[in-house]
Amino acid sequence: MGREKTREKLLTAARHVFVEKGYHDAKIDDIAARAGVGKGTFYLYFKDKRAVFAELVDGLFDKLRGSILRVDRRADIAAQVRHNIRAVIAVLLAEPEVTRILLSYAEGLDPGFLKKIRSFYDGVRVLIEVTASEGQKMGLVAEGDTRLFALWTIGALKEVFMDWTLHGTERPREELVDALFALVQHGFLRIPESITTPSPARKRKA
Amino acid sequence: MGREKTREKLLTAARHVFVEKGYHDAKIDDIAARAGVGKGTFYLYFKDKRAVFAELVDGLFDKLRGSILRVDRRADIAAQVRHNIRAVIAVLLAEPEVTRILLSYAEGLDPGFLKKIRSFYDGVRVLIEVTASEGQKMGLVAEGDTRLFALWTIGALKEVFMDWTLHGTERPREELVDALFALVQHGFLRIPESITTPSPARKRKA
Amino acid sequence: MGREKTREKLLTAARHVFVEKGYHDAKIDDIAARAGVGKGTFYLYFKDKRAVFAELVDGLFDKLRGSILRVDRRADIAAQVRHNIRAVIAVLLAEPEVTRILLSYAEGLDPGFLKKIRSFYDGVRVLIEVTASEGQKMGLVAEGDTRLFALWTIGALKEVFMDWTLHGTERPREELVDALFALVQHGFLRIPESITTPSPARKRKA
Amino acid sequence: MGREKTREKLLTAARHVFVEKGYHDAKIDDIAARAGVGKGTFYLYFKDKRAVFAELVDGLFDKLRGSILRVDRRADIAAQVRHNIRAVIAVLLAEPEVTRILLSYAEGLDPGFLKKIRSFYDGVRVLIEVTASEGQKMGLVAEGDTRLFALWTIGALKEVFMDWTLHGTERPREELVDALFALVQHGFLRIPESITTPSPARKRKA
DNA sequence: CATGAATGAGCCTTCATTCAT
DNA sequence: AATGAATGAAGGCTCATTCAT
Repeated sequence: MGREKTREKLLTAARHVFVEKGYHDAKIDDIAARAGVGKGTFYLYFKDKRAVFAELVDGLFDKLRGSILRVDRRADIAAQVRHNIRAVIAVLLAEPEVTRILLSYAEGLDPGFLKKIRSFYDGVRVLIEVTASEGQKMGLVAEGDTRLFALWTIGALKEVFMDWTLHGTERPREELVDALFALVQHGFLRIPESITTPSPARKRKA
Repeated sequence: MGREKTREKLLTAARHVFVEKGYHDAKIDDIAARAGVGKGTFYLYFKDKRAVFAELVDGLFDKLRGSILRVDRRADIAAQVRHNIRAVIAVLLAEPEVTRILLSYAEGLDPGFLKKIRSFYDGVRVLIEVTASEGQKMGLVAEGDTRLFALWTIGALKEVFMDWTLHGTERPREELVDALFALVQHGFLRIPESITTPSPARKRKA
Repeated sequence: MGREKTREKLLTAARHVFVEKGYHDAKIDDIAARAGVGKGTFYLYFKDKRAVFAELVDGLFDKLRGSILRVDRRADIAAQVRHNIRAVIAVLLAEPEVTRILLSYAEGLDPGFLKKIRSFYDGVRVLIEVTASEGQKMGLVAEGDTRLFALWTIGALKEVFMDWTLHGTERPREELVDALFALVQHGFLRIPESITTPSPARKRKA
Repeated sequence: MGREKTREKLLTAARHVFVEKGYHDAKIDDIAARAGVGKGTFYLYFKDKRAVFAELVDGLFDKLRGSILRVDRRADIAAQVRHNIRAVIAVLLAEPEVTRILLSYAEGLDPGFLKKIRSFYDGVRVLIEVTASEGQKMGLVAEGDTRLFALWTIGALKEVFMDWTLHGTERPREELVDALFALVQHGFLRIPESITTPSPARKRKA
């Protein structure tokens, strides 16, 4: 049938099943059935349930990493931050199912796998921390614990994103970008008014 | 042996086992053994596995609800906000194991159970939203989407708390309170400097 | 139902099923069903299929070892040899099912388990070798390679025993003893006629 | 590729795989891979897994049958017996892997297949019995149960051969022939010293 | 009240065999 | 002829839950 095609079908099926039933309640049977192949076929492409899941998450990991651009201090900071937020959102929304799982992967669910997810978040956190530190030296980021800034951002991103996908998906995506940018801006960005791209959404104090 | 005492022992045992192994890997056997009772005894006190878990979470729910005081507009707002944060932290830290599970309970883990957790968070969110709305009318809270403010707060609280318990637990608890208060304050509180309890941590440029 | 009793029932059932279907075709279901218990019950008593089988074989091993008496050079040699043969036969016939499996356990069947069986036979062989060596010093055993003598004995014992249990089981057991004694006697024993217990069966040369 | 050649490659591959992993753990995949052909190709040449195995064993059967010469009473008996032993050994050593499996094929491994093996051994046994009976009439074989003589021979042959191939394969092959001839000679042959080919190994006290 | 032996539905995984290409 | 992707029956094992004592 085409090796790659079957693999793709299984991957897609797994994505849906994991979201619908959750990792633990997802049966290999469900995935195979949804992919329209026999149960045994699954094992031709993946070692086990963990493996498909890992592949799904890894894919998102990679895309996320790839989507984030290092902020260039000489150009419009706000625009770049907004761009990064927009890029991240785009990646996450492109694979909402995996994102849902990734964003809400539970403590104590699967100790072995949890480590990988934690290391991802650690990576993201450190990336934000470093960026914030640089920003502090340039006076673009408020003084304070950069780890905290990073945690705020990640936590809020998770929560807002989950809320967004759980309810009203009909709102324009840019609103989501605005919401997250607003947090960052209010929380710790100190961008000189002059070079800030005016936020089309809400403005502080006015 | 004392009906209540056995029940308590089972609850405590369950708490530990759930934390150590995670909900899915926790066996009734483990819980009963740790409680020092027979496996059958477990079922004399709890309908099933989900029931113990639910009870543990419910307990935390209730304590959390009970710990949050409605903000009184006539008194020191900042102090009250700080107090609420401190109270929430206190409850969460009193049962860090259950908290970890609760804060990170995953999508799709147990569809039925998830609903309960979501409704809890919805409750918290609405509570914050309402409070924020009132604050906006009094000029104490920045203009903007209060739902967003609530989501920020919840998300950041989760993330910071998880980070806190995962790493360096030796730092003074007040630091955690400060960190969260800082977010709220920077994020959307607009408390006149004059009546703000001075944050020992960082201050906005003002 | 009585812990020991169930265990015994399972052991007996396993013995029969293993003989009827062979190790590989014996299903846990078969064993449990034959024992009149649920499938899960099996796993309360045995780690896995290998474990029951091992227990069955170990039991026979031990009984065999226990049945063989060291030959006392001062007493009637032939009588003692006959006694040992008779004792071994008795043990083997007491558990014909396990014996059948043990005697014919195949090369290349289960590499891990094979080692244990081989070591058993090695033990038996060495035991015979040592005894034969002593016999040689006393002039009771023919000169020659004692390892060979041992191998003859074991090989012939296996073959004759298998034949015996496969066909005509109605013949008196003493005949089997005679047959094996005859081999040993013809093969390498050199017992002075004077102290030989006359074999009731066949005699050399006549 | 040459029909026969592929078949031969599969047969050889099967021989090796069966020996390395044992019949049950040998996968068709392994055999095909080792033969350097696709899995499907296997089924173009053999009906199923059992068929290859059967063919391997059958081949050995045939060669064995072909190697045994009817003893001619008028010529040197001992020489002929030795010749037969030597011929059998030669065949067995030519395919030691299959031999190991054949010699130790277990009860209950594969009921259908077992029958074939048993009938082979029965054939061999009867052949020996008949020959021995004739020998008895000529005074060349000791009185006694010829079936027993045959069983001894077969059993000892198996055991000695297995031991030989398992340990020290570096010894000269003639030693193995000697060892087995010694058993036959000691066990039941009554060849007048004058016409006995002198055994280079051990001699009965006579 | 307490116990723990018994249960069996359920799921993962393997692998001989088929068949479209 | 050759291939190897696809299949699905089959079986080992787990564990929440029940119930006789």
